[in-house]
Amino acid sequence: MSNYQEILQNNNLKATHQRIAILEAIDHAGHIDVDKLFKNLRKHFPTLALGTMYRNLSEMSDKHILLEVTLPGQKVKYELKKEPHIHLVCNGCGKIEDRTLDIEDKIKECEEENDFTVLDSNIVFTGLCQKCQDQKKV
Amino acid sequence: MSNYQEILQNNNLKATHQRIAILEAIDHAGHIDVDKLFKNLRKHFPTLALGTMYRNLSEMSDKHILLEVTLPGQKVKYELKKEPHIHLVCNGCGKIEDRTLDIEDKIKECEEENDFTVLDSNIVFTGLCQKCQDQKKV
DNA sequence: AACTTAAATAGGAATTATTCTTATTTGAAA
DNA sequence: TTTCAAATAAGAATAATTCCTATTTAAGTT
Repeated sequence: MSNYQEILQNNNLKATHQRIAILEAIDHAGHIDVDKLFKNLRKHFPTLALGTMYRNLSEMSDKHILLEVTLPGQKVKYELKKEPHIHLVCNGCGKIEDRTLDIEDKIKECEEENDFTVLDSNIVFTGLCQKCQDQKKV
Repeated sequence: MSNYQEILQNNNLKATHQRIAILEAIDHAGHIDVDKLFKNLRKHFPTLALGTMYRNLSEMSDKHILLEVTLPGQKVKYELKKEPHIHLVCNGCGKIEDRTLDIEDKIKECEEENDFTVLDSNIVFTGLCQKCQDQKKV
């Protein structure tokens, strides 16, 4: 039983070929938007309907199998929900990378100062990755 | 000379009635999406075209007069660019609040660990505001 | 205060994105 | 294998966004 099949069934979703293919493609891409995902999948799955994509992306996001990554001025991207992490987005090459950063202390601080219970966090740092820093120096 | 007029002219944009009205409405609302903004503005500005809205929101975001606030599963919202701040989003009432949180140390940590130059940060904490915490207790 | 003109707008068409509908297919439980 | 609720494909319908162009306007100049 594939990992994806298990994930789906644990969430009361039938493990259809379409869903598994979507999860595989997202996992492989890391972060990918609806269009690119659809084009990729269509190559090996010519009957896949766009409606099926939208429906499943939405359902699987609702069930927290997927995570929507929203960045200003960009299309929504999807990633597999894994360990909590932040996103580093390079202004140069556009790459999105997952990184861990311990922010428990900041969350606590924020909760105390604002009388707010933090249940989830979403952190994006934009800037320049190593490669793009180096290119600027040349 | 109104503040908005000045902001626009500093960015080489003509201070049109439309733009000033858009800025006023966003400032008043705090965070607002295209639809709500358009409906609000139309009341007092019946000829305003939707295309004008989109064009200006996009231009003013490009010029960093506005900031796009993107949250998963929600329409893009716009806010006036002011001091850096994080967003607290309540799962109960949906309200978005601006708060300051010093994360310089975390940014430095992240830069060193990942050889990444951070130029901007975007932090959203979702959870429960005071009101909605209290309601859950009752 | 009128003149000039590049920039901006209104209005609507065109395009793109997303959701909805329904007949057919399929995963998986019995 | 049979059964059937759930899911899909295909395409229509709707919603969101961009594009086009004739007209208007902000603001600099006389």
